[in-house]
Amino acid sequence: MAFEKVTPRVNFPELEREVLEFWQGSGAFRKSVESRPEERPYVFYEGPPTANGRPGFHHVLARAFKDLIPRYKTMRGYRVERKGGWDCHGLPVELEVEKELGLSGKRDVEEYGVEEFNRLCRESVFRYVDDWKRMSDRMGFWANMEDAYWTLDNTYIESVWWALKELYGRDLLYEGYKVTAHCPRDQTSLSSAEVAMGYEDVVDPSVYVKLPLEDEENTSLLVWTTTPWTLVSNAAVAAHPEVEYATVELDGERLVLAEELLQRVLGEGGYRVVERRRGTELEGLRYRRPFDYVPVEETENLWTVVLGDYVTTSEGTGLVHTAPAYGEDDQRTGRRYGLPTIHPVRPDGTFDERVGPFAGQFVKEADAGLVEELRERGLLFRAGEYEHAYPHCWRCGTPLLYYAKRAWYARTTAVLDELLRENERINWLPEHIKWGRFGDWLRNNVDWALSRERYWGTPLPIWRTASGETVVVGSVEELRELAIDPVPDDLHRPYIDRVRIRHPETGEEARRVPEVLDAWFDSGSMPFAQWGYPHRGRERFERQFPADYICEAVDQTRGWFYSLLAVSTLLFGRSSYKTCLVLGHVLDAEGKKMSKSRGNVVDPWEVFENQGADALRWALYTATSPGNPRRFSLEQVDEAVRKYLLTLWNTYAFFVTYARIDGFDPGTDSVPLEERGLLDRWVLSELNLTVKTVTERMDAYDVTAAGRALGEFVDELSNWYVRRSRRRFWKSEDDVDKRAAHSTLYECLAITARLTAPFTPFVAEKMYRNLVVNAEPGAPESVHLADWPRADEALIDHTLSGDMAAARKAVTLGRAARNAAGIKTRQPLGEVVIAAPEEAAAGIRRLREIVLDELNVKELRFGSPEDVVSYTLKPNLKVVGPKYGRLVPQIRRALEEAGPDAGARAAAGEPVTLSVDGREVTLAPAELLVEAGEREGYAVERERDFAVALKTELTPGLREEGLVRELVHRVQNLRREQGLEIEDTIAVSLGGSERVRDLLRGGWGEYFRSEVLARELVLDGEPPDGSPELEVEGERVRIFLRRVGRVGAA
RNA sequence: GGGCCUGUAGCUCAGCCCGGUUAGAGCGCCACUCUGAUAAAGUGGAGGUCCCUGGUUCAAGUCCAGGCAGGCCCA
Repeated sequence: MAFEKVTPRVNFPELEREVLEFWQGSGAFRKSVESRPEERPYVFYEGPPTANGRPGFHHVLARAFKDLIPRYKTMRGYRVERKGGWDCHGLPVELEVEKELGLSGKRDVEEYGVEEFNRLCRESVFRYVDDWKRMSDRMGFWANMEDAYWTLDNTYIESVWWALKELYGRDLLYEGYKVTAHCPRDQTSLSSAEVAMGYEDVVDPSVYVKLPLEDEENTSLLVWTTTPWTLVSNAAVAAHPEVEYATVELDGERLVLAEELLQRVLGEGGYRVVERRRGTELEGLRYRRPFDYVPVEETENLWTVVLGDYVTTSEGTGLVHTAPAYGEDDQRTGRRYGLPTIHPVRPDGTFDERVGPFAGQFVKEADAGLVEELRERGLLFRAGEYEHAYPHCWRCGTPLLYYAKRAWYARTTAVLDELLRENERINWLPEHIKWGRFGDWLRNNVDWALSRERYWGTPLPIWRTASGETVVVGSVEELRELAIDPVPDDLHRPYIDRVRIRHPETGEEARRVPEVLDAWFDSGSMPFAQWGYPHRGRERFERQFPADYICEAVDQTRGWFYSLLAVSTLLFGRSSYKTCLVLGHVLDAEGKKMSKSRGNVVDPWEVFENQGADALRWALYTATSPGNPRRFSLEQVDEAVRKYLLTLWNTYAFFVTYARIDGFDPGTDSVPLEERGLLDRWVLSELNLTVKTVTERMDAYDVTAAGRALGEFVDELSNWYVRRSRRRFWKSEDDVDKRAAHSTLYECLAITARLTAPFTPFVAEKMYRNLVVNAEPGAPESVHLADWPRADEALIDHTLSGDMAAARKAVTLGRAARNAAGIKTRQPLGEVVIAAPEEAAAGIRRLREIVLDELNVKELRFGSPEDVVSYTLKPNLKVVGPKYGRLVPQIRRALEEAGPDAGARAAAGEPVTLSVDGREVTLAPAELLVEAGEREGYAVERERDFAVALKTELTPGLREEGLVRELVHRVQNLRREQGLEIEDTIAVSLGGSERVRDLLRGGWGEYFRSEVLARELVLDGEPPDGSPELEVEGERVRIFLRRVGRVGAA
């Protein structure tokens, strides 16, 4: 057995491609799933993307987080199946195809032909599937894409049909009115996105209308509207429950309106307030409707004051004319109060025959006539003009009408309590989503409008007879039984529209309603529909429901997060997911949203090819918390490479280099723990603490903290453990100490490879296969088949970890002191004095060798702060001057001479007593200025109660040693310049400075030879011409060296 | 207009839940040091009205209220 050679000059993208090949060839993903017991499932649901667009950077972000947790859970021993999925239906798909065909609107589509149109829609959702697969593969996103679900499959549609039939059977599916933005020219509804595309400033009538109260003489509600034509359909007047309303007397009549709007509506003076009432007190007041063209069956609350939170006092009168057919708020209010939907407008925007003189007129053109009629009847208070932004059809420019249409609803409000209860049980990350954005949305829940008057979608399985009887079909089987016409192979429109059925009881012929289903209901049905449940896949559904984990970006709050929760609560009474990790959006380095139009998008492929997927993943996990909006820049990825991946890789390469030289075999050469050194035990303690922290954080889905903890360990391992242990690896004897170092570093790397596997799966795989698969018979072939490490509590030594922290603190301060004193580290010093709290001092004492070596100092002793710091005392002249007058100069002198004790006392805030001019003078702290300074002959650095002082005196002996060490350093540089390998031995010929040659002839020769691996050392001859001449600490030397052999070679 | 989030060094972020020493880290910049695993590492320096205003408190980056700016979702 031998470890494969590892180059420190690693090319991560290339490494990743190799690993990808290995995964492919070995079926690593499949094995990682199947090697875990079926009885221990951990369930992840893939929120299906639509593949009619190329995957972008934000998809990489989502997939990075989607992938991480399943990989981790797999290593924890769970079976994580990860069925992929694709969202195939919906308006965006249709609009894309419309655009390609140059069509505009439903009329165009129907002329073009629904059959061909839908064929193109179907085609388009497969268009970029390969791109998605390639991107997912390349970034190490593991999911079962071969067996993915497609929302357009018949089996999927059939499941959704079953769900709709269930709802219908439980009275949770009904037909009602829905207010939509309607284009009267195209005679079609527009989506909210389309509405947003067409706002224009227009001038509309601004009309204040009096609605006389039935039970209060000569008193009218004053309402305001910019759409007089909707007054024909008035059903109520809405007031805000908390707003204060005034009844005023003006020109002999009484008007009711919001008090704070009196001035704006009525102007200065001329009126008198006679009564004030809260909105709640107005509720139920009856008034006379403005127009009675349309006959209405009277209901309890019709033409009364109703309450609505949405009423504002920012404009109008604070009393809102309410016509449920023509406004969303109105419609909601109407439903709450059981108001009828008065709807005398035809799809082309003209009044129907009921509106007598205005029948056939376009409603907006009827405004003037209607206002005139109000004036004649004395109901008009004032009429003017109003300029505001109003939506127009983005295709034809016609002003849109908000307009009620028949629509199919899921009665989500019936399960509102359950929705709230289930929301409480979901582990939302970040937590504020639960009762913030998502909770608010739930609390304001309205029934879910499910139908869409479109073409490419799951067709509603609803059939209607001429007499209005409804049949909802729950499966293809059932449809076949009822069908009059043959059932098509493709369940989509237009084929399904041709199937007539017979009503199972009356035998009456029925036709399908024309609508298709909101695509959100498709995706919300994936927990069961992905298996074709309940017609098939029952077992799998039961095992894979609910999901333990889902993860999408925050824009899914009202999208998939809601549709998933709503569908499963309606059907099963419970949430279909337990933990939901919500990702923030990706912004560019300037904090602007990444978008194609801004041209600031990052191409993931460039990152994959330049820095690699591991680096990108690491940056995404550790740069900021997943829920935060993320300012992303390529520098973050560079940093991930430099700080994490290369540090880890170089540590790994270092280990393998020496393990190969020494033929270290972890199976046979492992050193028992008792025989390991302090440093070994320390790093093993840190390793196990890290295992604990990372495990804990991962269990809490705190990915960022987990990654950062791991990053810190890798830094400690490389920059403290390996740096401090380097000599142990390259020394020539193969003793227990060396093998202990090998064993320890091996263990750290083998475990780190597992810890980093979910984060950076590629480099983890590469390391693991070389370190573990090569060395441990029976080890699984992939790190992703390995078990997650368990922390070994016995190896955690809190005392030792604390000791090392103290020692490193002392080293930090000592180095700072050296820097401040301008004495380079290579120059040895005689003594370091450390003042530290008891516990830290004890730790440093135990690790004194490390401190001495790091600081390059001969002796270490401990002292109190006064030993290393001196305080200078001065009188505070402002206070002392007036008090002691001419004694001041003597006090000053006495303070200078007072000695360290007095300084220390004063520093501790105690008074100082002096003998001045034969009498005792006691100076209070306020009378003293205490200045801390360095003690003579020491370089001191302090932090709080921790101080380190280096004795700066250089004895001849120390100078000699400094000189020799400098010489060694220079020779090492020469070796490197001459391209020698680490293990090459050399011959050295040195001329010049007699002093240097004397030192090497004496006691320093041996040290010098072993440091630079000199087998021969010639000090008497002159080096050949052209040998470099150097100046070392003021001594001129000429040095010649040549390679003579290799360490270990005979 | 409403809801939610964010605002701390030139940049990316900790710290805020639970108030308490001199507000930290990484990157970048400057100086020095160290180095035969490293694309590194170390020390110091420059760099902070902790978005603003007010309040609570002995004490506020942290709690409360009101603003401002950015982001997202919705109207």
